[in-house]
Amino acid sequence: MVERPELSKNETEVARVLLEMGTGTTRQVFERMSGTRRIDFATVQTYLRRLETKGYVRGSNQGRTRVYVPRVKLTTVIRQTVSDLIDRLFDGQAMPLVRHLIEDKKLSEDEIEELRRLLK
Amino acid sequence: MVERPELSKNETEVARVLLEMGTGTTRQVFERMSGTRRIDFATVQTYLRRLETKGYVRGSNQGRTRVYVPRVKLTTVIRQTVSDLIDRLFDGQAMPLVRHLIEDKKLSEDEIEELRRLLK
DNA sequence: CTTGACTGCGTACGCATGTACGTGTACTTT
DNA sequence: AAAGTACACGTACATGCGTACGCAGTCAAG
Repeated sequence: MVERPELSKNETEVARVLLEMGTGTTRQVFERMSGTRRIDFATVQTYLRRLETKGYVRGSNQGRTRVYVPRVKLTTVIRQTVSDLIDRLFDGQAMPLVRHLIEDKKLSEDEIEELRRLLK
Repeated sequence: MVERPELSKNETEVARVLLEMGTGTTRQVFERMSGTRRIDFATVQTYLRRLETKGYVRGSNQGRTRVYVPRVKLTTVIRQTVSDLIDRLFDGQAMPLVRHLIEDKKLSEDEIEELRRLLK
């Protein structure tokens, strides 16, 4: 498992978007993101390039269009990000975070129900 | 509720430590932190100064010692940090994170039990 | 008083990050 | 063919961040 530089918050977000798509062009990632946040096309380009430099994705040119494919699993990125947060905020214990989520970010009744089921 | 600049990861950690203590001198925060991580006293000083600049703590001089007291609640810091992560990684949905935590970071049997109780 | 330990505060400094412009080139529409 | 449109890629640049040095002052120990 190669050592990869950490991702910044924005980079993480771009990575997530791409990894969810499985594969995508700069524009596709941009489109997907600009639905939610305000962000410039060129900025997305830069993030994708940086993700490539950091070894998280691989870019290639299909014709004159740049296409990016993941080199890591989304789960991995999530696990790393979440672990980091848990270390800094909860002394490495996952449980306090779960508790926080349940108590603070109120889940819907349905979700609570789903959770109960999950726990069996 | 005043607008405060975001905290970096390290700043967040220092903030958490201080907020848990309720109040503390530079040295106290340093001691507490150097138990876990390797960090320089001067570096902690800088973080506390930055936390003050950003409005998260208030510093005053008791004699020649600088004492810091919180200006925000720990819960607030946690909520903000966690929200940010949820936005970037889970489209703002708390549930997927909870699921991740349960499936990936295996909680102990006791904790699962506690969770079940929590959900009633 | 002198020496050493500790600290506040200013300052530094290189790399990361957020954000984007400009140029050259290829594709599309007149 | 000419003009407009889109994109890759190089480049930029201010600010943030991690990390710490050094000076000047203070307190404790001798």
